Amino acid sequence: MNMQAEATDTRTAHAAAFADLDFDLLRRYVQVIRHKLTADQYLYHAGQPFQALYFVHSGCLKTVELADDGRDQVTGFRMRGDLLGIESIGLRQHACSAVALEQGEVWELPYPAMLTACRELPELQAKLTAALAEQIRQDHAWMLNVGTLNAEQRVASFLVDVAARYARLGYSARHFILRMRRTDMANFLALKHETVSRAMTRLDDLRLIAVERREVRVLDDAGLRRMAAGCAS
Amino acid sequence: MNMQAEATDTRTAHAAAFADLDFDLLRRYVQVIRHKLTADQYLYHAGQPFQALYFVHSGCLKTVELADDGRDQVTGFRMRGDLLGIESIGLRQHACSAVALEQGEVWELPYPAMLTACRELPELQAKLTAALAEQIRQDHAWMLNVGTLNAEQRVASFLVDVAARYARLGYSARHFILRMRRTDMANFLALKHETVSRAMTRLDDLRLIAVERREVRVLDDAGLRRMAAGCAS
DNA sequence: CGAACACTTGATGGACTTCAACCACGGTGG
DNA sequence: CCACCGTGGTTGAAGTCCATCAAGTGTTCG
Repeated sequence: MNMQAEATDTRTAHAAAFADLDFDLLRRYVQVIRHKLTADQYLYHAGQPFQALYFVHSGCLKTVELADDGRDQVTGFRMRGDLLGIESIGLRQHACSAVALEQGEVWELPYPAMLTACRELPELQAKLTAALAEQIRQDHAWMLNVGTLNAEQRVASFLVDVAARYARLGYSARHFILRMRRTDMANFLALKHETVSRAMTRLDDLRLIAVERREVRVLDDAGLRRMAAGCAS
Repeated sequence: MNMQAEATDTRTAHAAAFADLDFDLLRRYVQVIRHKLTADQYLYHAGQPFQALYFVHSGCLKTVELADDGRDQVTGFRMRGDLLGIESIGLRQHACSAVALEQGEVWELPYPAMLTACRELPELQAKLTAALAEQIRQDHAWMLNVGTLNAEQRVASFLVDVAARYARLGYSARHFILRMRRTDMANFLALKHETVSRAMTRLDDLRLIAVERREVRVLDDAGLRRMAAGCAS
């Protein structure tokens, strides 16, 4: 998938552009507030006043979109270097919820201060805009996957994506621990958890990965990628 | 530029915030170039250099995400007041393609000029940022729908959305002509065109709408909305 | 230790896809 | 003018994949 010089895999090039931000400089304009999170803790609820963005310093969170009739949809997972809350920019209240999957730490960036900082630091403005655009591309890649891939392929694609994100953070792309439950993966991939479970064991049977609950070992990276693309085999 | 108090229905509040832009003012900074489009004409192809955003002045276009293996996914439809190309901000090349569904006119806004204009006009910067965030919310709403609704409900939801967009443009929300083929609707909704066709006739049988090919009359707005939400009945 | 939760696996049914035929419309050219 | 063809849309029948229901295993934590 050339098409795009860098950003080859648009889903991995994601908002992590924010990771290399100069926080010392930023702190001159914005009072950065640290928050520790425990597993299952809400960072913010849909409907709460939108007042800040959040930079993930450690841990993993999920964002959940919910309808008034109770339907819910996991729209993404965020790790170190990712920005949270950007989807609510321009609103008075958060459009979705963010929940920690494990303990971790986020840095709160009050939005009004960010706005003024953006005027002083064109670089910051550019990064924020880039993060927003990147989020759109990530979502579109998701649409493509969910709209065109079957269950096994979606799960394979998800694993390839997770591996790439770990690699980007300096961890192993070959061996990692999933941070989310099967239910969360399933919801994100528009499947049921039983289907995800079966897909995982199938990928295991095919010797593409070795799974044991949340522990994943990538045995055949190329094969997994082939599966993640539309390849029938 | 209100910061939109409403946006209850995030899918309809969309990027049209750009519609009320002061183009006379903008023209001082940006050379706005008009382009006529005919049906099926590409405004830009994925992979082409990204150099401008486009404001839709008339007509309707679809944006299409494509994978190297040939899979493709319609990620949205754009009408008057909508902004095109924002998903490629931060890249050198367009991340997706944009195709006209009928004849129309778009206004090209060269991106470098837009960037400098944004420095001079904070209002413009705010609108661009808001448009990006709104696009994310639209995409997340789509994810929620595709992830949780069955075929009939998705089609109902789509029609409610289209009706709202027409209403916003001053047209009838009760009687309109769809601009896209069944295949495009189906692709967008992650279904097959036969399924969309069947869903449409089912909604017709239920007296929620009256369909004849692309012509749609909304007979029971409340019922259609109920169907579009997760209501079983 | 036991209860709650997460995950796996099996059996069944249903919703959507696939394949196929048919119809309606619009344009073209004989 | 109308036969002809291509495209888009509808409808039917059969097949497939995933959801659902259900049971059972493993793990974690009070």
